[in-house]
Amino acid sequence: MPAPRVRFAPSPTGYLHIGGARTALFNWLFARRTGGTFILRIEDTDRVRSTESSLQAILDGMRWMGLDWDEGPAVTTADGTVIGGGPHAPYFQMQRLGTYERHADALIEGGRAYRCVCTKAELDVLREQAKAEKRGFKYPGTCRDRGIAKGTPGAVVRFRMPAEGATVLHDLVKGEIVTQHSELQDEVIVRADGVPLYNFGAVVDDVEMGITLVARGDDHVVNTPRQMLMYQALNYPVPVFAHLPMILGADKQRLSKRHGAVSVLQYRDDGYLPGALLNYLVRLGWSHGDEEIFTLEDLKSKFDWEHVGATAGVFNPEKLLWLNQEWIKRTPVAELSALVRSLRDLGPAEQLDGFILLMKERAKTLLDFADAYTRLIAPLQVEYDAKSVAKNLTAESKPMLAEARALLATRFDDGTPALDAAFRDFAAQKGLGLGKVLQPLRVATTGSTVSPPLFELLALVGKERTLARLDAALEKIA
RNA sequence: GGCCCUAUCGUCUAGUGGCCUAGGACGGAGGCCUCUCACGCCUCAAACAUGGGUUCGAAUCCCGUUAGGGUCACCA
Repeated sequence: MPAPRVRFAPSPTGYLHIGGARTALFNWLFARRTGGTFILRIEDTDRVRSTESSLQAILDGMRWMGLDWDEGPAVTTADGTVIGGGPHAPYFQMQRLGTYERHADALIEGGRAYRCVCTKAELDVLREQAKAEKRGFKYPGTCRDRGIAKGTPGAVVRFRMPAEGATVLHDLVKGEIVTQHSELQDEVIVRADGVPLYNFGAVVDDVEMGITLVARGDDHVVNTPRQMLMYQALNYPVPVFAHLPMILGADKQRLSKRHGAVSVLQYRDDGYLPGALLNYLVRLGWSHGDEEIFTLEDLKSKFDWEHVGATAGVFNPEKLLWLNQEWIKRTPVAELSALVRSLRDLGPAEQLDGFILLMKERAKTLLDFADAYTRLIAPLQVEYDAKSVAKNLTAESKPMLAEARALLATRFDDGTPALDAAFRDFAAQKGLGLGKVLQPLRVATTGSTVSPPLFELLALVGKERTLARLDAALEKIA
């Protein structure tokens, strides 16, 4: 059995969204699992909606997620290596028009397709009529046997669908789906200007590129029998199909912009780790017993089609956020630090690594690190939260804080454990619980009642700043 | 509307005829730990859409109903 060849074939008409990313992921996983080839093909035949910026967004999104392609558009990565290219270049459909023409001509030659000069306007009238009479519309076959010659102005190419029989699809996730040929109609496969339509372009390229398995969204199931007929007409073995269920919003409607972030790159900008997003996406519709956390490396050996579910899944941002936190906990500080710096300009931020270590179990996104650093470490003077101040920086606590300042001033450089011990003694002497001492101190030095462990945090802030903040707080109480 | 797909806790799912008084995870509630927060740990609430079959036995197989979704282009 030849090595599998699979493809992800987006059209550059928008950003790479969550659904597309999952389709790409499952294809990539299958290729990596089986030692097959993962091909990226750009289906840019919708010239009105295709844009260069969409293409860039798709390429960037793929690379951010770490889904590298073995064949496809050539891209030079940051370290100078080139990914993509390949024996079937170009991987852009608009650059492959000659190929579609050749196959269309062969189909016409063999009687499997024909040229047609019916105009869209004429057909639309019939379509309207049918609709008014509540009938289904099918192309009446006006040009079917007219033998219209190549080069006839305005002639499109239609595929001749068989009138009888049925096509059976054995889908890897949906099971057996039977389609009666009577449901099909002679559809246009090539426009008058030589640009192919989706069903034909995809099939021709799959044939040319030797695709063995097609995994795509299940909104394509109805296209599949028609495409199967075309593979057969082209004398190519029909690939195996796997139709992945849709991803829905909380309202069970297909995921779209109004459900919030659906662009993969938006998640990058919002401080998500690519591994976490991928982890979430793979678990949405696939399972491996009770396991929840998967790396791409795990998946290379664990992914299978058997456990891909057949039901549409609701996108759950909360679970993604939880996974992101889990991934952050598992990512080395140095890596997190570099990512945070790539997201936000924090200046020299000498204490960033130490701060990330402190915050690692507290951050849900990378932006949490940046925001907290900007609030807790960077400024000379902190912003005071009114409620926290009202409760903790009282005239009553002022004398205690003044003493605490003195203690801090003398013992600061002894290190965190010593400081901690000193304050425990201090609290005990005063007959106070540790919290009664540390909460006012926390508010005085950080501005709020919530922070990472205080002495470890203040060690990063530094003695001078800590005391300055404390002095400012003391003054505030006056 | 025609054709097609789907149906287990709010959500993602385990389950492939007996292991199911249905398991895990997110989220929720309560508790423990604790200088606050977070982490961690413990406990709780929460589901087989519905009606018929088949079978000694059904969440699992079949049919109907209902509900969701997909698709009916010279878009992809």
